Amino acid sequence: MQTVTCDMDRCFLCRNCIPEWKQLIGLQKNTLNIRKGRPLFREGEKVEGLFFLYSGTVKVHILWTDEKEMILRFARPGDIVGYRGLGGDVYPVSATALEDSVVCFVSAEFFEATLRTNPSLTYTLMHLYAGELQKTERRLRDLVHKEVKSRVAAALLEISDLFGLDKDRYISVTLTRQDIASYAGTRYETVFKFFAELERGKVISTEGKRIRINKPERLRVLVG
Amino acid sequence: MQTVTCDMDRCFLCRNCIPEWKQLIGLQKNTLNIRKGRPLFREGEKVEGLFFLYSGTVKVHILWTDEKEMILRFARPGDIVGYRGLGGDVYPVSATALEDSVVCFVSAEFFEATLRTNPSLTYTLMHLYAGELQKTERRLRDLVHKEVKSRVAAALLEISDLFGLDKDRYISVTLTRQDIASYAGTRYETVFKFFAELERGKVISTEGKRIRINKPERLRVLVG
DNA sequence: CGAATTATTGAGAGCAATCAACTGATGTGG
DNA sequence: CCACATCAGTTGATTGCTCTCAATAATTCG
Repeated sequence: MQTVTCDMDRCFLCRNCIPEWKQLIGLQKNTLNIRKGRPLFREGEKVEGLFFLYSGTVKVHILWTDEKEMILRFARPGDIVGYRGLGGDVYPVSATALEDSVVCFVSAEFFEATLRTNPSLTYTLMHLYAGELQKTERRLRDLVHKEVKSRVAAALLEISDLFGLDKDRYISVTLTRQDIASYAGTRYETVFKFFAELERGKVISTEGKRIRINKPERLRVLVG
Repeated sequence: MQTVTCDMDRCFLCRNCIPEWKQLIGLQKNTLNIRKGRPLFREGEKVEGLFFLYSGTVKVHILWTDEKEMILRFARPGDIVGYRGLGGDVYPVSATALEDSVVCFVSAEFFEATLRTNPSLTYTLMHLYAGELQKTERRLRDLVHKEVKSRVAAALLEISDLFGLDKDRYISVTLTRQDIASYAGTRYETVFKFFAELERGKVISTEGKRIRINKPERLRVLVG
């Protein structure tokens, strides 16, 4: 099974990229600009295809009612969004741009056809699903056993791992407290109060790391 | 991509079975008898391979501490257990027999080799992961938004869908209240009290179905 | 038959959601 | 330029759900 490393800084399919595949994506030229706050697709809509994120940030979320949602994951440049829809007729989740984003759209038919002729891609995608499944199962456990503060703290650390820190050690992404709450499985006010505690200097230790908040919307993570 | 329907009542890989694959499994002849309560593998152990369940019931669970666990899913005859370990070095979850079970063990190396020569199998397995991911994401959402009673009720209905009902309309599996609690993400006592409510005739409506409990350990589900 | 384990039930504590009030910022019309 | 309205952000008080703990009852097992 061929697996070729490539020279891209970040490439699709978890850095296990396949040259032909990248080329095919390139040929598509279905580049779309998605405005901040706009959906890529919504839960229940007919599956059209997948989106390869070139720039921006996207949240994948699942609805409960209006006003109530759960964020399942965040996607950053190099990630694929919409693959959960494969094999089904409607998307089981929604995806919304958190910042102005550029994506490459690939139709489901084209993607399926590529899978058929490229077993290596199928294999890579299988591992992508397997990895997501493991992460989701761990979150399931944490949701049951950890209390809210720990979950918010863990969410912040996960987010800092995902997006990285800028030169001032701030998390390189702008999220609302509501987004963080939806990701940690809690309420806006609870996140707010926890942040206030952190600002007051009450340092919480989580997995050997310490978190401190500096400004609203900009989070600094200090590794202690 | 070949997908052949087969004459087995229930076959592996979600009924999308592949004849050569079944034959290979058959050639393995690594049939093992697992006693009730015994583990097939434990979280953190080195990945040896997968288990194809011929008979019995198995729970896949993830540990928090001793005494505290979360049941991720139940496996019945025809299901595969241990595939979460693929691609990693240690199992991210544990699997334990809930009844005396018969399994066919397939080593990871053998399985990986089969994947390489059988793209159709890889494709099927990919969909298996995708389906599990969707289910797990829904559970994640329910855990956040539904309250305990609803979760227990939903768990019972899921279990009845999975194992089916016998001629007396009892769920065709024996689970302890602790197992149901671990699956619904709650405590033994909470499940106990909810069951007591149901027995007292307080009928709870969930998704158009009604649940009534008759005897400890034996659950009757009445579709209303 | 007695001990040990498991089931049952009630009372209480604690945590987080909910609700509502307050604050300050921004905008709008006079 | 000010008075007022509006809205998001902030905070405290309250409620209610679920876990926890403990005490008693029942059952199993040697």
